[in-house]
Amino acid sequence: MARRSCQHRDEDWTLILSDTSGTPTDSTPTEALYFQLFNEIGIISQLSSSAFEKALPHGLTAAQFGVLNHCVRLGDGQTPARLAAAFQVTRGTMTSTLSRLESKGFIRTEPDPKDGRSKRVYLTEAGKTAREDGVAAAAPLFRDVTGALDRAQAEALLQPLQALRKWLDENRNTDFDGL
Amino acid sequence: MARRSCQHRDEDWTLILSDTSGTPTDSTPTEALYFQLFNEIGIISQLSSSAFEKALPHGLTAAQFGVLNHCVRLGDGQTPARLAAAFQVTRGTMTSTLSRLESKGFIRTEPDPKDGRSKRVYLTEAGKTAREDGVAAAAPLFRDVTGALDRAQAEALLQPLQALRKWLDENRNTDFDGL
DNA sequence: CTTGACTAGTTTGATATCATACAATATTCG
DNA sequence: CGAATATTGTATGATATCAAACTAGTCAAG
Repeated sequence: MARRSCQHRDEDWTLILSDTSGTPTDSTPTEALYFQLFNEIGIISQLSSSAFEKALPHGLTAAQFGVLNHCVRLGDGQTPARLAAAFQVTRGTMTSTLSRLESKGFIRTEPDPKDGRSKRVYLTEAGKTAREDGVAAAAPLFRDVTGALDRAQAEALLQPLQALRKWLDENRNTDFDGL
Repeated sequence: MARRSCQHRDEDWTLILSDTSGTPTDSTPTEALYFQLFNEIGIISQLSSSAFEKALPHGLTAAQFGVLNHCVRLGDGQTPARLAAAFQVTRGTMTSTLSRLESKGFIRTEPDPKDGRSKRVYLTEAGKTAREDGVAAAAPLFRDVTGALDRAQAEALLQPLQALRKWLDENRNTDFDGL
């Protein structure tokens, strides 16, 4: 009973497996629990990134801002492959995001002098400014969230979520190369 | 991010705001904490739905499976608008997902006799079977996750995440809350 | 009844994302 | 050296998703 926004939320996952077999076993409620957990996570992801993108200036998407921010924080001159690995998206996805950032004049690329296959990605001045603007626009959102979850609760959540993320990351079908 | 999901992972959010102001205040680390929290959530959402879709048969996507599952659990004959609300996607998104399900022969639609604007969505036999197959294919994934997070940990995570989701859901149309 | 406002569903145009396939360059090894 | 293999970036075709514009049906006031 909610309204719009993003993906598939809906408490349904809760019971996805609850009605599969006539004979409830030990594993059935466990599966339902994890379905529900991943469903909540999916909903939160959708709602938060949706709100984030609405706040971002210059028509920046979360993916685009992420790249700008990464370049500011960890430095210019990385290759698309490295960026794709950092964000854990395919290289094709990164190609697309970088091309949009380049269209907007927020990055520029140069061929890698040491490797004929590679490029290097550099921020432009406009890109640095856009990133600053994005940070300023997003900050209030995160401050408000404190109303839903205080610092202590957020910190308590972080540890197990990181463990879960790490596990998922290591156990995925090594489709694209790590790093 | 989801993807499927979609998003940007990378521990960057951790420090997104850490280097914004020259004078660190109390709020700065708090913002960074929440950035990191939402980042982890985004990553998990992406990785889990990606793994889920890889396991699903019949070329079903998570969105498509969700609709089939919803119809099995909560009953046939709902309108697209109701489904869109249940999954919290736009009606346009639901139109798209339903049309694909209809192409695959998993649902059929009929005009609503009481309201000339509406349709009713019904599962076909093939749709019911596909949903069963999907449940069977997905179940092992969720059992495996136990290795990363045991039942007790998952349950402990669920409560605060539900609270966070609820807060985000309630505060999303207010103009400056978003997150 | 006619008008105005609201709802249902669709369409279009953008993005992100994935999988797959491909060309060009690098690397490894027999 | 030269062939097999690996990696880089790109292109293509699907899907999901949103926002916004649009058509059509419903409903409440006058």
